[in-house]
Amino acid sequence: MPLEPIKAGNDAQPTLEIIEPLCAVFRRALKEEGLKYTPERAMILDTIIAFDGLFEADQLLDALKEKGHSVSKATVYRTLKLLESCNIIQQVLFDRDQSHYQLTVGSTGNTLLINIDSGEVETLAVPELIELRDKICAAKGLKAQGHKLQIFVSASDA
Amino acid sequence: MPLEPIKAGNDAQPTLEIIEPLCAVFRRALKEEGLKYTPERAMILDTIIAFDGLFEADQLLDALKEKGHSVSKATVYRTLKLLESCNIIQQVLFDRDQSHYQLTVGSTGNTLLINIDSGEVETLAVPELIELRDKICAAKGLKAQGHKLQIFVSASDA
DNA sequence: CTTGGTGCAAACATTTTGCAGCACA
DNA sequence: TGTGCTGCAAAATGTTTGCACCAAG
Repeated sequence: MPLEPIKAGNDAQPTLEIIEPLCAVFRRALKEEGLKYTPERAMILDTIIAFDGLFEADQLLDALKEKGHSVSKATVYRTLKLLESCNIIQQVLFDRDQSHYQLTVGSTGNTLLINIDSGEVETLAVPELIELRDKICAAKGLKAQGHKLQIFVSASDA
Repeated sequence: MPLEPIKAGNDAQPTLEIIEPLCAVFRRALKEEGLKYTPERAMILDTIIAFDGLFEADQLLDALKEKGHSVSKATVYRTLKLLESCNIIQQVLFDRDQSHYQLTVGSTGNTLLINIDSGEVETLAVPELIELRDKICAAKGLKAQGHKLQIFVSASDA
């Protein structure tokens, strides 16, 4: 059930100013499907926005617990799927054991620099990659709908 | 326990001619670690080579079963880890439910075209991507150790 | 012979689902 | 006030592990 997609701006840093619009997008998407905007869903989205980057379901659960609004695992997973289906977040896989997610809008891009020493992950936007991607697809008579690039890095002197 | 890495040629298609060298690489890597080259391990590697591309643990199990040499799930998973640790195969993640793997040597590249309609996956090599990747890393004072690109595509007329 | 390997089944971790009661629209 | 939502606990899925027996070197 793909809900209402939203245009993905990819230069803006996630800031408080996007909380309101994103909430609104979510409410609208829910309403259009006859679904309800519950406090749990609102809290989950707020918490995700506050992450300002990549997160795991587990971290989200912990963060909610710390805030005093503990939400059940089931609801968190259900809401993640919902947010994904309306393109507010997207799943990112680079680790078999855990699904990672990031905000679609306000995320800095779909290229990940994964430091294989420290485990740190940085997201960034690479406009050239979109050109390259589209060129590859065009050459095959296909149309690119999205992409994910993961670069595994280590300190330069390693 | 990273075993003996092998140089990754990436233009060659996997063909029968690489079976012998790869087996040899595997045997040598095992011997260096004091591990044994068992019939199960040999069959698993042969079956992987015959796949000529991407595969899942499940497919591998089925293929082995069909061949009449049924190998246990446990052994398959253990061998996959072993093959990964000596760089004969590498894990590819683009689906939460299942780990995919591909041959390192003889695989056509680490760019995946994933058809979101049919589920078909094609691997290819994109040399420009390596330049781009290295440029990005250099700009940040990091060193790229590897990368994975997934492009989600659909038919051009969609 | 000695050490590591295999198969089985049980254990695991993450995610999903069924259900009874609760709450938004 | 009715449908959808929540939490719980149980199920499901893919992968890992413990163990007793087996086999490569």
